[in-house]
Amino acid sequence: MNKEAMDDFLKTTGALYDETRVRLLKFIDRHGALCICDLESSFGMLQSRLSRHIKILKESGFLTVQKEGRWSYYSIRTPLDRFRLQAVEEIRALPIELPEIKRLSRSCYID
Amino acid sequence: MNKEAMDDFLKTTGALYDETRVRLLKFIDRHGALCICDLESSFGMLQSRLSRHIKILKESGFLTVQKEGRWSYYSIRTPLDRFRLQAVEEIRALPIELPEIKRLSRSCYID
DNA sequence: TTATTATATCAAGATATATTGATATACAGA
DNA sequence: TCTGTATATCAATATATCTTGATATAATAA
Repeated sequence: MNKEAMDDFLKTTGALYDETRVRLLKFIDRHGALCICDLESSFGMLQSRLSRHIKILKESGFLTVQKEGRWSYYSIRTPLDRFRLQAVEEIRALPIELPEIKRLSRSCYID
Repeated sequence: MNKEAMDDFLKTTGALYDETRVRLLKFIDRHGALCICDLESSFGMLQSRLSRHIKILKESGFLTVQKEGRWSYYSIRTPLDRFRLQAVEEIRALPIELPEIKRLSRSCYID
Protein backbone atom coordinates (compact mmCIF):
# COMPACT_ATOMS: atom_id res chain seq x y z
CA MET A 1 0.00 0.00 0.00
CA ASN A 2 2.63 2.50 1.11
CA LYS A 3 5.12 1.24 -1.39
CA GLU A 4 2.62 1.36 -4.23
CA ALA A 5 1.74 4.99 -3.59
CA MET A 6 5.39 5.99 -3.46
CA ASP A 7 6.25 3.95 -6.53
CA ASP A 8 3.38 5.51 -8.46
CA PHE A 9 4.54 8.99 -7.49
CA LEU A 10 8.13 8.22 -8.47
CA LYS A 11 6.96 6.70 -11.75
CA THR A 12 5.12 9.94 -12.48
CA THR A 13 7.99 12.26 -11.58
CA GLY A 14 10.46 9.97 -13.30
CA ALA A 15 8.47 10.21 -16.52
CA LEU A 16 8.65 14.00 -16.26
CA TYR A 17 12.37 14.02 -15.56
CA ASP A 18 13.53 13.74 -19.16
CA GLU A 19 13.74 16.46 -21.79
CA THR A 20 12.72 14.14 -24.63
CA ARG A 21 9.56 13.07 -22.81
CA VAL A 22 8.66 16.65 -21.88
CA ARG A 23 8.95 17.66 -25.54
CA LEU A 24 6.90 14.66 -26.67
CA LEU A 25 4.21 15.40 -24.10
CA LYS A 26 4.01 19.03 -25.17
CA PHE A 27 3.87 18.00 -28.84
CA ILE A 28 1.10 15.46 -28.29
CA ASP A 29 -0.78 17.91 -26.09
CA ARG A 30 -0.67 20.43 -28.94
CA HIS A 31 -1.39 18.18 -31.91
CA GLY A 32 -3.60 15.46 -30.48
CA ALA A 33 -3.65 11.81 -31.50
CA LEU A 34 -0.34 10.86 -33.07
CA CYS A 35 1.37 7.59 -33.88
CA ILE A 36 5.03 6.70 -33.46
CA CYS A 37 5.67 7.23 -37.16
CA ASP A 38 4.30 10.79 -36.95
CA LEU A 39 6.68 11.50 -34.10
CA GLU A 40 9.48 9.81 -36.01
CA SER A 41 9.03 12.08 -39.03
CA SER A 42 8.46 15.20 -36.93
CA PHE A 43 11.28 14.82 -34.43
CA GLY A 44 13.73 12.91 -36.61
CA MET A 45 14.41 10.42 -33.84
CA LEU A 46 14.90 6.68 -34.07
CA GLN A 47 11.70 4.67 -33.75
CA SER A 48 13.09 2.53 -30.95
CA ARG A 49 13.90 5.61 -28.92
CA LEU A 50 10.44 7.10 -29.41
CA SER A 51 8.69 3.83 -28.68
CA ARG A 52 10.54 3.51 -25.41
CA HIS A 53 9.73 7.02 -24.24
CA ILE A 54 6.08 6.78 -25.29
CA LYS A 55 5.80 3.56 -23.33
CA ILE A 56 7.08 5.32 -20.22
CA LEU A 57 4.62 8.20 -20.70
CA LYS A 58 1.83 5.68 -21.20
CA GLU A 59 2.69 3.57 -18.14
CA SER A 60 3.00 6.66 -15.97
CA GLY A 61 -0.57 7.63 -16.74
CA PHE A 62 -0.11 10.54 -19.11
CA LEU A 63 -1.16 8.94 -22.41
CA THR A 64 -3.90 6.74 -23.77
CA VAL A 65 -3.67 4.56 -26.83
CA GLN A 66 -6.25 4.18 -29.52
CA LYS A 67 -5.58 1.36 -31.97
CA GLU A 68 -6.71 1.70 -35.58
CA GLY A 69 -5.50 -1.02 -37.90
CA ARG A 70 -1.73 -1.15 -37.75
CA TRP A 71 -1.40 2.24 -36.12
CA SER A 72 -1.48 3.10 -32.45
CA TYR A 73 -2.51 6.68 -31.77
CA TYR A 74 -1.38 8.33 -28.57
CA SER A 75 -3.19 11.21 -26.88
CA ILE A 76 -3.16 12.95 -23.51
CA ARG A 77 -5.30 10.84 -21.22
CA THR A 78 -8.57 12.30 -19.99
CA PRO A 79 -9.39 12.82 -17.31
CA LEU A 80 -6.05 13.40 -15.62
CA ASP A 81 -5.73 13.61 -11.85
CA ARG A 82 -4.82 17.00 -10.40
CA PHE A 83 -1.09 16.46 -10.18
CA ARG A 84 -0.64 15.13 -13.70
CA LEU A 85 -2.98 17.79 -15.06
CA GLN A 86 -0.95 20.50 -13.35
CA ALA A 87 2.20 18.98 -14.82
CA VAL A 88 0.76 19.01 -18.33
CA GLU A 89 -0.33 22.62 -17.89
CA GLU A 90 3.16 23.51 -16.68
CA ILE A 91 4.64 21.87 -19.77
CA ARG A 92 2.08 23.58 -22.00
CA ALA A 93 3.31 26.93 -20.66
CA LEU A 94 7.00 26.14 -21.19
CA PRO A 95 8.49 28.49 -23.83
CA ILE A 96 10.35 25.81 -25.75
CA GLU A 97 10.54 25.22 -29.47
CA LEU A 98 8.98 22.15 -31.03
CA PRO A 99 9.41 20.77 -34.55
CA GLU A 100 6.85 21.26 -37.28
CA ILE A 101 4.39 18.41 -37.43
CA LYS A 102 4.84 15.99 -40.32
CA ARG A 103 2.10 13.39 -40.35
CA LEU A 104 2.89 10.13 -42.04
CA SER A 105 -0.09 8.15 -40.79
CA ARG A 106 -2.99 7.86 -43.19
CA SER A 107 -5.93 8.71 -40.99
CA CYS A 108 -5.36 12.43 -41.06
CA TYR A 109 -4.18 14.62 -43.92
CA ILE A 110 -4.61 18.09 -42.39
CA ASP A 111 -0.86 18.59 -42.30
CA MET B 1 15.41 31.53 -22.43
CA ASN B 2 14.02 28.26 -23.76
CA LYS B 3 16.78 26.25 -22.20
CA GLU B 4 16.38 27.92 -18.84
CA ALA B 5 12.67 27.13 -18.62
CA MET B 6 13.27 23.49 -19.55
CA ASP B 7 16.21 23.19 -17.15
CA ASP B 8 14.17 24.67 -14.33
CA PHE B 9 11.35 22.23 -14.99
CA LEU B 10 13.76 19.28 -15.11
CA LYS B 11 15.47 20.46 -11.93
CA THR B 12 12.06 20.47 -10.25
CA THR B 13 10.97 17.05 -11.46
CA GLY B 14 14.44 15.66 -10.82
CA ALA B 15 14.24 16.77 -7.21
CA LEU B 16 10.95 14.93 -6.90
CA TYR B 17 12.28 11.77 -8.51
CA ASP B 18 13.93 10.27 -5.44
CA GLU B 19 12.32 8.43 -2.56
CA THR B 20 14.65 9.92 0.05
CA ARG B 21 13.83 13.48 -1.03
CA VAL B 22 10.09 12.79 -1.12
CA ARG B 23 10.26 11.48 2.44
CA LEU B 24 12.33 14.46 3.58
CA LEU B 25 9.93 16.89 1.95
CA LYS B 26 6.95 15.24 3.60
CA PHE B 27 8.74 15.24 6.95
CA ILE B 28 9.68 18.92 6.75
CA ASP B 29 6.20 19.81 5.54
CA ARG B 30 4.78 18.08 8.61
CA HIS B 31 7.21 19.28 11.27
CA GLY B 32 8.32 22.69 10.06
CA ALA B 33 11.78 24.23 10.46
CA LEU B 34 14.36 21.49 10.95
CA CYS B 35 18.11 21.35 10.77
CA ILE B 36 20.30 18.64 9.27
CA CYS B 37 21.06 17.24 12.71
CA ASP B 38 17.33 16.84 13.45
CA LEU B 39 16.93 14.90 10.21
CA GLU B 40 20.04 12.90 11.04
CA SER B 41 18.66 11.78 14.39
CA SER B 42 15.15 11.18 13.04
CA PHE B 43 16.01 9.29 9.86
CA GLY B 44 19.24 7.70 11.01
CA MET B 45 20.98 8.66 7.79
CA LEU B 46 24.50 9.92 7.30
CA GLN B 47 24.84 13.69 7.50
CA SER B 48 26.58 13.94 4.14
CA ARG B 49 23.71 12.11 2.47
CA LEU B 50 21.10 14.39 4.07
CA SER B 51 23.05 17.54 3.29
CA ARG B 52 23.25 16.56 -0.35
CA HIS B 53 19.51 15.86 -0.69
CA ILE B 54 18.54 19.01 1.21
CA LYS B 55 20.74 21.02 -1.12
CA ILE B 56 18.91 19.58 -4.13
CA LEU B 57 15.53 20.37 -2.57
CA LYS B 58 16.73 23.89 -1.78
CA GLU B 59 18.13 24.57 -5.24
CA SER B 60 14.99 23.24 -6.90
CA GLY B 61 12.88 25.83 -5.07
CA PHE B 62 11.12 23.71 -2.46
CA LEU B 63 12.95 24.82 0.68
CA THR B 64 14.13 28.00 2.35
CA VAL B 65 16.95 28.27 4.86
CA GLN B 66 16.97 30.28 8.05
CA LYS B 67 20.34 30.54 9.76
CA GLU B 68 20.56 30.75 13.52
CA GLY B 69 24.02 30.53 15.01
CA ARG B 70 25.59 27.33 13.84
CA TRP B 71 22.30 25.82 12.76
CA SER B 72 20.55 26.08 9.42
CA TYR B 73 16.82 25.49 9.61
CA TYR B 74 15.01 24.29 6.52
CA SER B 75 11.31 24.85 5.84
CA ILE B 76 8.92 24.58 2.91
CA ARG B 77 9.30 27.77 0.93
CA THR B 78 6.38 30.16 0.84
CA PRO B 79 4.87 31.07 -1.42
CA LEU B 80 5.29 28.15 -3.77
CA ASP B 81 4.26 28.40 -7.41
CA ARG B 82 1.28 26.31 -8.51
CA PHE B 83 3.22 23.31 -9.78
CA ARG B 84 5.49 22.94 -6.75
CA LEU B 85 2.56 23.54 -4.43
CA GLN B 86 0.57 20.81 -6.15
CA ALA B 87 3.57 18.50 -5.81
CA VAL B 88 3.86 19.19 -2.08
CA GLU B 89 0.14 18.55 -1.64
CA GLU B 90 0.47 15.30 -3.56
CA ILE B 91 3.32 14.26 -1.28
CA ARG B 92 1.36 15.35 1.78
CA ALA B 93 -1.42 12.95 0.73
CA LEU B 94 0.93 10.00 0.15
CA PRO B 95 0.16 7.19 2.65
CA ILE B 96 3.77 6.48 3.59
CA GLU B 97 5.32 5.99 6.97
CA LEU B 98 7.76 8.51 8.37
CA PRO B 99 10.06 8.19 11.38
CA GLU B 100 9.28 9.78 14.74
CA ILE B 101 10.82 13.21 15.08
CA LYS B 102 13.84 13.45 17.33
CA ARG B 103 15.03 17.02 17.65
CA LEU B 104 18.65 17.52 18.56
CA SER B 105 18.85 21.21 17.82
CA ARG B 106 18.52 23.51 20.80
CA SER B 107 15.99 26.00 19.58
CA CYS B 108 13.03 23.71 20.15
CA TYR B 109 12.45 21.16 22.86
CA ILE B 110 8.86 20.15 22.11
CA ASP B 111 9.98 16.68 21.17
C1' DT C 1 43.34 29.93 20.94
C1' DT C 2 41.55 25.32 21.20
C1' DA C 3 37.79 22.07 21.20
C1' DT C 4 33.28 20.95 19.75
C1' DT C 5 29.35 20.96 16.84
C1' DA C 6 26.90 21.79 12.37
C1' DT C 7 27.09 21.80 7.67
C1' DA C 8 29.15 21.43 3.02
C1' DT C 9 31.93 19.22 -0.40
C1' DC C 10 34.82 15.80 -2.63
C1' DA C 11 36.24 11.13 -4.65
C1' DA C 12 35.19 6.38 -5.56
C1' DG C 13 32.23 2.62 -6.17
C1' DA C 14 27.44 1.03 -6.88
C1' DT C 15 23.19 1.59 -9.14
C1' DA C 16 19.94 3.38 -12.52
C1' DT C 17 18.68 5.38 -16.84
C1' DA C 18 19.29 6.78 -21.90
C1' DT C 19 20.73 5.82 -26.50
C1' DT C 20 21.63 3.03 -30.26
C1' DG C 21 21.31 -0.77 -33.56
C1' DA C 22 19.41 -5.12 -34.19
C1' DT C 23 15.76 -8.19 -33.81
C1' DA C 24 10.91 -9.62 -32.96
C1' DT C 25 5.95 -9.13 -33.19
C1' DA C 26 1.52 -7.59 -35.19
C1' DC C 27 -1.33 -6.14 -38.76
C1' DA C 28 -3.03 -4.83 -43.62
C1' DG C 29 -3.21 -5.65 -48.32
C1' DA C 30 -1.94 -8.20 -52.55
C1' DT D 1 0.49 -17.20 -48.17
C1' DC D 2 4.01 -13.31 -48.82
C1' DT D 3 5.34 -8.33 -48.47
C1' DG D 4 5.69 -4.01 -46.40
C1' DT D 5 4.73 -1.02 -42.52
C1' DA D 6 4.16 0.07 -37.54
C1' DT D 7 5.45 -0.89 -33.11
C1' DA D 8 7.83 -3.31 -29.23
C1' DT D 9 11.75 -5.30 -27.06
C1' DC D 10 16.53 -6.72 -26.35
C1' DA D 11 21.72 -6.20 -25.52
C1' DA D 12 25.64 -3.24 -25.18
C1' DT D 13 27.51 1.09 -24.31
C1' DA D 14 27.41 5.65 -22.50
C1' DT D 15 25.85 8.78 -19.14
C1' DA D 16 23.93 10.31 -14.85
C1' DT D 17 22.74 9.80 -10.09
C1' DC D 18 23.09 7.85 -5.26
C1' DT D 19 25.64 6.38 -1.31
C1' DT D 20 29.45 6.30 1.56
C1' DG D 21 33.56 7.77 4.01
C1' DA D 22 36.77 11.31 4.37
C1' DT D 23 37.87 15.97 4.47
C1' DA D 24 36.90 21.04 4.67
C1' DT D 25 34.56 25.14 6.33
C1' DA D 26 31.97 27.88 9.74
C1' DA D 27 30.32 29.16 14.17
C1' DT D 28 29.99 28.68 19.23
C1' DA D 29 31.82 27.93 23.86
C1' DA D 30 35.58 27.07 27.12
